[in-house]
Amino acid sequence: MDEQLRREVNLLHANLCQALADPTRILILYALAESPRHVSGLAELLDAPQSTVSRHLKVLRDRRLVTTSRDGAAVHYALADPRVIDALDTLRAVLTSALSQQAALAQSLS
Amino acid sequence: MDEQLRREVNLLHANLCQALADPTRILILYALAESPRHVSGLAELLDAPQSTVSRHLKVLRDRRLVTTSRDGAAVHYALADPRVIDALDTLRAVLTSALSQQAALAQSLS
DNA sequence: TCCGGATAACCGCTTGTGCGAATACATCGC
DNA sequence: GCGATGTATTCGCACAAGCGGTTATCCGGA
Repeated sequence: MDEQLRREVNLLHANLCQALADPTRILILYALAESPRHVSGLAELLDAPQSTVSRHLKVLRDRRLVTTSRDGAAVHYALADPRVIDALDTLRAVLTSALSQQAALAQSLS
Repeated sequence: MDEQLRREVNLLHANLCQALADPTRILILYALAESPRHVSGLAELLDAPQSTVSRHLKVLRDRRLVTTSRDGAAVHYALADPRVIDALDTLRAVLTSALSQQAALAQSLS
């Protein structure tokens, strides 16, 4: 198979898809898309310890999906690229189609 | 946090994002987007045993990302929803931006 | 019956996660 | 400048889940 595409997909996966491979991180991205927040705010929002949130943020940070800026003692997190949300919304649309299709199928069988 | 969004994201993750959490499956999706194929064709393309390919295909099939149809003794696999590729391409665009940004940063530091 | 494909069980391995504890970092009062 | 405090990151550990590969089995259509 095409080595070029292979490398590119590996890059894509390693850099982005893996970051989306955890529901908590997707929630963080949506939360940040709504409005930038501090770590403590996210922790409260997600009802998780700071250490857990911080580690998820590190994953997103390393892949440059979020940007950071100091705000006094706190750290401000914001979405780096809104297109990530676009992509997720596209996937949600796909999911909606698949589910309704599935529902129609189930109905036709009942 | 909003229980509604929480459930929806969990659904999104469980149904789609998890399917994209493996580079082999992404390659399969791109391969099918290019042209529908048989299992044996995919196995050859990916240079992997049939059982491995079949297992990946099961994941994609269960999540309705691919469709199947019999073609004589063989089974024809096709991409169920081209929007998945759209979403992946969007992510590739995000990745490209992030990488060029990173390169520019590295250059400014050297 | 033969072939393409699906499924299952098993193994070894890697990776990711959550959590708590410990550590850095910045600010404030003195 | 120096601790004290609130905030964030990192570390260590135990645990679960996923993947690859092999093997074997079952199923469907030619």
